Amino acid sequence: MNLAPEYKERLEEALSHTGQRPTRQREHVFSVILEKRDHPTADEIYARARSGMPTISLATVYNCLDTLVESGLVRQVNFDREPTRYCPNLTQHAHFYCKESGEVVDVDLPEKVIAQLKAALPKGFVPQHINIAYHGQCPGCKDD
Amino acid sequence: MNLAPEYKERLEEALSHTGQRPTRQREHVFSVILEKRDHPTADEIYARARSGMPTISLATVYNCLDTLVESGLVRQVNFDREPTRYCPNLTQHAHFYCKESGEVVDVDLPEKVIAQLKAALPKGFVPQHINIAYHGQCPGCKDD
DNA sequence: ACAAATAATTAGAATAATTCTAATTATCGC
DNA sequence: GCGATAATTAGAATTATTCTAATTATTTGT
Repeated sequence: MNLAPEYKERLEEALSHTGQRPTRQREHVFSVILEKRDHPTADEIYARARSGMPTISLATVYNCLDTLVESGLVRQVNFDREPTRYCPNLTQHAHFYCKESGEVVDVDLPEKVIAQLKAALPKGFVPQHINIAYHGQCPGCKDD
Repeated sequence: MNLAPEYKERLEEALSHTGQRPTRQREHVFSVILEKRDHPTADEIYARARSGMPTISLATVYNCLDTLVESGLVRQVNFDREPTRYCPNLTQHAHFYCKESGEVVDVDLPEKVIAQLKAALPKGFVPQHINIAYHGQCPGCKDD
């Protein structure tokens, strides 16, 4: 699995900001996340990463994921008491989690809604990020 | 610690719906959560519960919490990679999590915003619950 | 290009939150 | 009060994640 030059450049750019090195492992983990945008867990990313790089360790996958999150290339997504998932979609968006199939779907939010969410905060609270997670049934599971 | 009759009734009512029994432990854990509405973790609830009921076990605290959540008397609140917290505020509301002080504050949301969040979903998605978590700085930490 | 300095990776141990297990105890319906 | 069923308990087990110390890779200055 190879990282498209466009993303490779973005990765190197982002890492250089914090004095971090672009390594084969970081590139590879980034490419795995970009390849199939299905919100995998660290374990799933580890499994996929190993097919292209059999010697990569789980600790490194965690390290790379932390680095990618810190440098703003990847977002963490959490659902109640479940392992953390990772998402390369950087636009402000929400997630729908289907309790039956376990599927996770990106939900785009109108700017207006985000503005109103920020406006709902009492004075003095400064939000850096808003996490929005819908829990329910997706179209495929609705009629069971 | 004693549960106000009003809440005791609500608990018994809610449990009876699913054929579950009102026990001393369930009452006690519920009262602990109602007493100080600061979004405690299971461990914190365990510590507080033991002061009034020294023999209660951590497993029971977890069991009671699960029961209370299932019967709709308490909500689970989760922040990235942090232990689950519990909240007796049943109105649809959001949470603000301060990264510096660790404080968690309830944020009331206008009906309109919630309606718009539901409207933002693609066709066929049925939400049972929407989890909204702000991450940032609270007024006390803003100027550090 | 080479050596020294620094950062990243690795395997495996450690930790923290939560869940499970099997035995005991409490509660409910009669 | 008695039997049936559900809940509690202590401790072991599990799961996701983080830590540790040794090895390896990358960068920087020459």
